[in-house]
Amino acid sequence: MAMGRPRAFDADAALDQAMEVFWRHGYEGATIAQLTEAMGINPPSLYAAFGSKEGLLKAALDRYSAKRACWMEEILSAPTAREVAERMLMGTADTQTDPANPPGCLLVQGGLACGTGSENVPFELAARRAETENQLRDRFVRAKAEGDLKQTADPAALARYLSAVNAGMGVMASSGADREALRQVAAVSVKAFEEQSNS
Amino acid sequence: MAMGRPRAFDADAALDQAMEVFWRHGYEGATIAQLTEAMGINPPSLYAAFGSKEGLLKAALDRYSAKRACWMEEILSAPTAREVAERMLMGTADTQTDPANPPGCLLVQGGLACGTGSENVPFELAARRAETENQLRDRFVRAKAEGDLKQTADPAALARYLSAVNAGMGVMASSGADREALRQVAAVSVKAFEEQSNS
DNA sequence: CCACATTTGTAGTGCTCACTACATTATGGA
DNA sequence: TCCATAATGTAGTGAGCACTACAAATGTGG
Repeated sequence: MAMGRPRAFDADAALDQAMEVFWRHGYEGATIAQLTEAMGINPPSLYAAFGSKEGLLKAALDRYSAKRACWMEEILSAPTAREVAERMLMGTADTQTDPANPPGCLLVQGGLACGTGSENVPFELAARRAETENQLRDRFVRAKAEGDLKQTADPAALARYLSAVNAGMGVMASSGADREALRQVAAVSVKAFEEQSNS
Repeated sequence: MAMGRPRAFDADAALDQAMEVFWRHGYEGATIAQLTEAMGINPPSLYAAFGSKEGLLKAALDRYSAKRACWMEEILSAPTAREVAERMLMGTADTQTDPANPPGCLLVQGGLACGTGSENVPFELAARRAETENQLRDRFVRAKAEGDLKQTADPAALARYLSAVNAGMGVMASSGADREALRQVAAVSVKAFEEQSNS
């Protein structure tokens, strides 16, 4: 049977461009015109490949998550809970102020509150944030079992805390905080972990 | 001379309703139709009183800030820096999950990233957040002078930290975190202050 | 009671939005 | 070579957006 005309653009490269537009303007602030221009394609190609604006966002988020996965692996491989926290927050300070990306975090800026009809966008972003939090919690459960965290420590609470600080840094970065300011926040945050660690 | 027909609605009550719509849907997600319906007025009344959608947001933010002012006064009157932090974050945990309001924080949900033409909305919100941060910083400068904080403590960094955690809690609350979860975050966060406190 | 100033409700305005119809072009298989 | 299939570029589509023209309504000062 026939195979049809082949796609003339690289879907991953196009998704990277779309990701940046969503990152900079949020889901609702990003227009199809801006997206197609950044992706270098026309609307029909976008809809053929991704179905809808929301479908495009999900595809961009999948790619964002995939890119982040190896980064998280390295963080979680740190020997102690304290070091996991430090790598995580210091890494966040760097990436959220990296001029190669828009400032802040896509999972926060993308849209915390949306208009009627886009209610699942905040949901979708929250689910991705929760994924990171769960990874952290599992890591801290292990840290507690290994005696790295005190027996009184609550791994879920610590993961939530780290996740909250991470999101908070995203808010700060989105409003122009520089790398040094974010590193200060990270440094103070990590102190809360020393209280929960053995030695 | 003549004074014209008097306004038939209470501007402050209308602003409270508008505040809630912006809070729940964000600036861009809120439509004039939703706003006018919630405020119980028609578009011409809205534009006569507030000039534009952005003008309405600013007026709502002014009212939000005014309401928050006395709350902040009480927080800042706490005897120690540690207690300032605790009151602040515990209070945030409560208000951001108060069923009387939409979940989260208006200054965060309102819009971190906006579309072309609304660039100053994120700016405006950031300015209001910075106000709180400055109040905290001033309070911590005093705490340091009073010997309540260690001489090695950085008041600006601590204020930034508290501001970041506050924003992070807003992100969590917006995605459905319950009061207990936020209180856990607050409790962990406060531990970072004990490191910086004398005795 | 009357001119005047301002608000109100009705009913739109132009514009931009996400999305698509359609003819064309480019491939693989028979 | 010719058909089936699918992507592309052009040029829109209806819907919903922020905002407003206009006339009726409602108050004040003289």
